[in-house]
Amino acid sequence: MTVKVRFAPSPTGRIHVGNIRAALTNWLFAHRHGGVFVLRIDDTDLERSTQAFEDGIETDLTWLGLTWNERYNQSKRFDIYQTAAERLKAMGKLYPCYETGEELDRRRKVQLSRGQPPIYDRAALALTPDQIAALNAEGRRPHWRFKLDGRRVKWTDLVRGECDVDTTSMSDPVLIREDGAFLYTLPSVVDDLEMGISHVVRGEDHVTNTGVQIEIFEALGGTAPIFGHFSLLVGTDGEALSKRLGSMSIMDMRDKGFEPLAVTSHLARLGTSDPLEAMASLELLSESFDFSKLGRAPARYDPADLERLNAQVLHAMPYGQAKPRLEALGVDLGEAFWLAIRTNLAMFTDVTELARLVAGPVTPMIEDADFIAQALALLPTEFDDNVWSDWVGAVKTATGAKGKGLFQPLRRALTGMDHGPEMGPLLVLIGRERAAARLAGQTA
RNA sequence: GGUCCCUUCGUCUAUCGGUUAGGACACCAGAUUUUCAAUCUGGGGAGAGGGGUUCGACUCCCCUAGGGACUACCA
Repeated sequence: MTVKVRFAPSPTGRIHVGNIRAALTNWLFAHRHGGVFVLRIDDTDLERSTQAFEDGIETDLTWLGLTWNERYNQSKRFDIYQTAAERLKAMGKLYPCYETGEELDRRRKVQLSRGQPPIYDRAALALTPDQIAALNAEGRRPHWRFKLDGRRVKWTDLVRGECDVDTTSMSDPVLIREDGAFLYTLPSVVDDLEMGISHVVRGEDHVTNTGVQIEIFEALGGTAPIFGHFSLLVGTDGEALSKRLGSMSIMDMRDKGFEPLAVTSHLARLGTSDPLEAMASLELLSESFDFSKLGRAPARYDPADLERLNAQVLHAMPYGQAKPRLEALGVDLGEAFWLAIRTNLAMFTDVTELARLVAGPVTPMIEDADFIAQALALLPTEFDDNVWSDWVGAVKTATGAKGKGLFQPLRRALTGMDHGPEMGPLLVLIGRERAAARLAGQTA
C-alpha cells in the first residue's frame, strides 16, 4: 500500500510544539515508507485565517526540514465540498437547522443543569417541508447537520489498537454554517478521500472526531483511511501543555537559536521507547520510526531536554556544516578552532564568546604574578601541537606546582576564565604572541 | 454532568501470568595529570491505592484516586 499522509494546519496562528509533532510524525512515517507527505492548509475559516500565518507555517516547516510533496489550500476547493454536501443532502444525511447560536447555547445549559449530556435534540429533523419553506421565506438561513447513524463506530488504530466511538452520545455535527462556510469536518473527509490519503495520523484529541468522520466517509461511498492517534504532550508538571503553548512556537525556538534537528529529534523521540538523543538527520530519525514504539500515555515536554539535545547536535556538527554560520557571525577561525570548541557549545551563538578566547581581547586573571612570570619565561618559542604539554611540564618542574594549582592559574591568565575548552588545542590557536601578552598581564 | 484514554525508577519507556522488573536520559561517585565538554566504569532509583481471579499478577477484572482528551455554527 502506498503511504500518503497529510498535515492540515489552519493558518490562525504560529505552529508550536503540539501541532508540529503531528507534522513530524506524518513526515517520518511517509519517509519511512517512501510515501507522500501532503501539506493541506485548512483555511476554511476565512475570518481567522491569514496569509501571514500561512507563510509562517511554510517558513517553520521549511526551517525544520519537513518538506512537502503536494500542497493545497482548502479555501480553493469549495466547489468540491459543495458537490459532496449536495450529495449528502440528497441522501437526507445532511439536514437544515434553524436554531440560533444563543438558542443552542441555552439548551445546552439546561441539559447540563439537569445532569443530561449536552446533545443536540434533532428538533430540526421534525420540521415539515412547509415549516422549512416558511422559515426560508422569513429570510432565515439554515446551518446543516450531518445525521449520525448512532452506532458504535470501530476502527483499528495504529497506536491505540481496537477503538470504538459511540456516536449516539454525540450531537449531529454541523458541517455547514449559517453563512455557508464549511466547517473543518466535511472538507477534511472529502479531501482525504479525493487526495487518496492512506493514513490519518494525528493527536488523540481527534479520536471522537474519528467516529463521525468514518460515518461521513462511508456516507460518501468511500473507505475510511487507516487512523493513528498519538498521545498528547503535557508540561513538566503533568498539566496540560496547551496553557503554555503560546511560548513554545517554532518561531520562538528559531529566534532563540535552537537547532532544527534538536527540535525534531526531541519531538520525534519523546514518548517513544527509543532513546531521547539527537539524530544527525531527519532521514535517520525516520528509519527508527515505528508506531509500535509510541506510548499511549501523555508524555511530558521538558524544555531542558531540548537544550541537551541542542548541545548534542552542536557537539557532533562537522566543520563544513558550521562554516557558513561561523562566517555569518564573523568568527570563522578555521576547522581546528571549530573542533576545539564545539563540545563546549550549548547554543551555536556561544561561538562568539569562545572565538574571543582565541582572537581576543582577553583580560587575563592573574593572582600569583611570580608564578605567571615564571611560566611566561618558560613559554616555548615554537608553537607546535605539543606546546601545551611541553610547557606545562616545564612549568611543573620549575615551580613544583601540580594539578589544579598548576592548570588553573594558567587557564585564568590565558583566557580570563575558570573554565573553557581543552587548553592544548586552544593554546596553539591563541598563538605565541597573544599568549605572551596575556601572561604579561596585558589585554590581548 | 456524560463519553473515551492513560497511570512501571526524577523523565521517556521494556515487560504482553512465573524476570534478581531491563534500557535510555538525568542524578551521584570514580577514571582519563585543572575546569567545561566528550568518553569509560560503577552506584542509588519504579509497578498510584484498595479489593478480587489465580498455585502464582506489573501483567486479567472491579472500585477509588490522579492526569489527559472530547462533549462549538473552532480546528
